[in-house]
Amino acid sequence: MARGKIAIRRIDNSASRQVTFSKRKSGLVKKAKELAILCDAEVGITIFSSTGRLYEYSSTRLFFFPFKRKMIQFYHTKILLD
Amino acid sequence: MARGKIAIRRIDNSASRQVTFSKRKSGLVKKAKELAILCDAEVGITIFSSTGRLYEYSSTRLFFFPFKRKMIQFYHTKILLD
DNA sequence: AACTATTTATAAGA
DNA sequence: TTCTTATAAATAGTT
Repeated sequence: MARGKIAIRRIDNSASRQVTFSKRKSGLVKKAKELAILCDAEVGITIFSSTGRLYEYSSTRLFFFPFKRKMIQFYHTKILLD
Repeated sequence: MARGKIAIRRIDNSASRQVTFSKRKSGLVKKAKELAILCDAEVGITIFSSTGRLYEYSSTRLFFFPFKRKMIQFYHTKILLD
């Protein structure tokens, strides 16, 4: 986007990848909030970082709550199967 | 964004709301794909439109599959409780 | 479905 | 990590 165009592929440098993750995660959630308000929709976002940490956003607080435990289980099961 | 700034609040006009929903949903999913690739993360998005239609995106095909039925049930249960 | 004038997001740098 | 800013990208209104 700025100060130069980047290719959309995995960022090799770990520190850069972490910074970009933080910035773009914020941007994604902001867009989700706007979509929910503007269009009267319910929007949920679930992110597993490359370190396995779970981040969630939901335009309603309850949206993912009932599924969170199972999602985490599923994520780890899939990792084991990879 | 363009041709004028908008306030982030519900778009009253139904046709405009639908057009904006379509455009911004595409934009959100594009951003999610980029985040997943750039940062080696897993990203899932779940959207219920104002008409109750479910849209999903996941950077892995399996991500939401096990939860989809329950999410839909939960959504409708919540509507009934509103 | 396109176009394009603007706003917004963000890559790199500090 | 937080701020800046030049530039790429998204998009509101229009056609």
